[in-house]
Amino acid sequence: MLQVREDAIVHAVNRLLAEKGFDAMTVDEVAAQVGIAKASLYKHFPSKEDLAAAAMVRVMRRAQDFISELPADAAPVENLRAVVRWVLQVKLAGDMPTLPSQNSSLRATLMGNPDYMDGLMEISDQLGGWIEAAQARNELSPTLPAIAILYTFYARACDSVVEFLQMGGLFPDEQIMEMVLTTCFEGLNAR
Amino acid sequence: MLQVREDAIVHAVNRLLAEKGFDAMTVDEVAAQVGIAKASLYKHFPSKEDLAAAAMVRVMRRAQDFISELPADAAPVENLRAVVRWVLQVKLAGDMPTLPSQNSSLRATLMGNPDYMDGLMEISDQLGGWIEAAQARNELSPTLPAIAILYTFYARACDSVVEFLQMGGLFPDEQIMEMVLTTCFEGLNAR
DNA sequence: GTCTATAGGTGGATAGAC
DNA sequence: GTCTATCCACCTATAGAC
Repeated sequence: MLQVREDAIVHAVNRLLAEKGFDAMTVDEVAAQVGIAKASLYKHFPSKEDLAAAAMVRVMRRAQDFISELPADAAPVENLRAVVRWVLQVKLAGDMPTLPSQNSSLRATLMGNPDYMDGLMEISDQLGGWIEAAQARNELSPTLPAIAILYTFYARACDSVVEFLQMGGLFPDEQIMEMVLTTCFEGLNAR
Repeated sequence: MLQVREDAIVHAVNRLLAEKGFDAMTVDEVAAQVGIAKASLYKHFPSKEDLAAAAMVRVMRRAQDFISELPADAAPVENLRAVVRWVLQVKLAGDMPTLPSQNSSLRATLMGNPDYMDGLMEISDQLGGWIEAAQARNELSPTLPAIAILYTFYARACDSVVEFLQMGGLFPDEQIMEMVLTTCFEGLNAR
């Protein structure tokens, strides 16, 4: 019962973070969307920052669920492509929460949240392993530091090119995904 | 005299937008940084949105200045690389103002600002010409729509991977620039 | 745990004197 | 055009009854 309610809250936060970002999101909106009073929200989560953290934990769990179902025997680079594809799909569907990386109180809350930190670490370890394996097999560029490749993947979750292309309205979501995915792995140069 | 003061204002706005973003920037801060009263600011610019627009016009002018000095006889792709390099340099120096693309009142102000719209159009035409020329010479992938390539360049101005790598503190700015530039044009795959 | 009501603070914008 | 002083709306968070 409590779990169901908190899920509803975090779901609403996720949607609002994806739609308007952390600063523009208000706690009143969250409460209204869930259909409870604002004061009730604060019984579940102590601050707006903690609401955001819960949304990030939620999306990371979904990512972990997706990752855990990928074939262990596939080429590492193919699994990495699948993860980036999943990220883009979530973003294109308007379900990817984004946070301002400059906000210090928000950063402090995230850093102090074990669920967030552990999830981030686990995902980074999993992807990092695939990255190094792919580099060893010469499927990903061995000259780039693995951490730079990892960050490049993470940055796809907030890549403005997706919004630009969606706002332009010239391409369907499926094609946007393919273009960004291609650009990410193959680059803009001709082959 | 008025021009000098307004330059100082826009310069301060540019710095604050680069540092903390539109939502976190306050008009009080801008006034304090310039050293004038907030009410005086509003004699020069009618709203916070117009302040942001002026900062965007400023950075676009600087981009146009840079573009206009590029060799007309160089390979188009080389000029494009130089532009992306310039963008990354500005961003790495902490001088690239960024705006939330979801904010509707801000978008309306930008759309209604002829200086902004004209500058954006001019830059897009210039880069678009190079992109199509590069594709015709098979220097850039001919299968990608030119507009998608253009947006991919624009998105480098707010690519989070730069912040991630800078926060990590593992690489000097020069190396970050080369990694992002390489990833952008060559992709993550091994060659 | 849910509500109503409100505290406490901040930020964009303006009034009006000089 | 610059200032001081202020308005007013909104936002995070909390008090306190039920």
